[in-house]
Amino acid sequence: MSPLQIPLGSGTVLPHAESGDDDELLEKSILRKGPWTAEEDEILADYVRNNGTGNWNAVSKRTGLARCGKSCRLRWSNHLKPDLKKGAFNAEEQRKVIQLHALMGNKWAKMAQELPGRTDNEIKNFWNTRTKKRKRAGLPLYPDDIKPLLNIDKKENSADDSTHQANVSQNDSPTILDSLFIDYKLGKEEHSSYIPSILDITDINTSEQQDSDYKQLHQDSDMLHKSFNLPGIHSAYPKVDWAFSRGLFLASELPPFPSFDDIQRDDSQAEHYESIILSPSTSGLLKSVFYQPNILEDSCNYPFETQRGQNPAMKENSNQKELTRLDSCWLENYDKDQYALKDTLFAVIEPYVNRNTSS
DNA sequence: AACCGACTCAACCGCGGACGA
DNA sequence: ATCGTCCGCGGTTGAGTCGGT
Repeated sequence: MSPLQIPLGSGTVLPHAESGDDDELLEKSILRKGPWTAEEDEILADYVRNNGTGNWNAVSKRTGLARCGKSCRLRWSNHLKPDLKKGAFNAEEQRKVIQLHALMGNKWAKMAQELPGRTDNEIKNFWNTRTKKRKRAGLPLYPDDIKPLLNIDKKENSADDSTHQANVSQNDSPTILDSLFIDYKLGKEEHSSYIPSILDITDINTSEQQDSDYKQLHQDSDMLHKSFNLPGIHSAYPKVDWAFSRGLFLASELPPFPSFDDIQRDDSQAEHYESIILSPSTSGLLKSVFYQPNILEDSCNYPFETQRGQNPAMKENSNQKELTRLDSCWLENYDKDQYALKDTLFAVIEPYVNRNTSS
């Protein structure tokens, strides 16, 4: 333990340890640590009311509050900021956290953006507590209907594997779906929302390249969020996110995608698929995928027939009612749809890709 | 009442990115 | 290009509380 590391207690004071830019300040500044008092809260709140947030290191200089900038920022953002919710997470919030964790891993700050009034710290504490409990009880981290989006097929949803979700995105080799999206080439003339950076991504051989591609995709998806006014939740997964945006766009232009009755699939999943498979966004996405000649060369030779022997891609929008129903269904299953999208694409694309590559 | 372990949650720490000099 | 500072993030700690014995 260094001479500066004094065991902490309520109101412990320590020499200024962070800025080091002001000797005078350092000489006379003795910074408190530990729990905040009501008086300190009032000083900080008053400061923010008058000066706004930011420049936290100035707080102690301007107010005489014996707290470092970091401590002030934390106290403000976790306790004093208006509109913060207090108390236990309700059922809806709990479920949201679980869903978000399945999507993002330990991205507490990002998760907090999706849960108004909740802080990253609260969410982190909730998740860690929950994880402990479920481990102890021998329960899986995620309920059956929530799958971690990344590594669906590779890692088990096991109770003793609490950390892998946060670390998988950088290390895993690309899946067929990843490759599909990375190689996804849109026709410039036909698609007004053509995105050059996606079009140009073809090399996924190095993780460094892939990281850089992801960064670019992320930027693209941010742009699309603005264009399509989609919720920020998608930002965690740029490819799916982008696909959704794209799908939503195309869904307004194209007839609904056919039912997947005749797609090879696990029967136990049938109900799950049935409820989401024809949602407009997925529909549009799949349509856009299937009609890309660069991916599937014989786009005219439509690969699937429906149970009724029709090709609904050729139907007019006569089933507008059904589309509307599916729209509401999709909204209800909004989050589930995101996980299902990847499953769906695997289910649809893989047999077809296999068929083409083996012939 | 006293003890003790489990639990919660506020707060701290170290690190890395952004930015300006 | 380098350095220093600020800020935000995720991981960790530990004081206080609760519940069981």
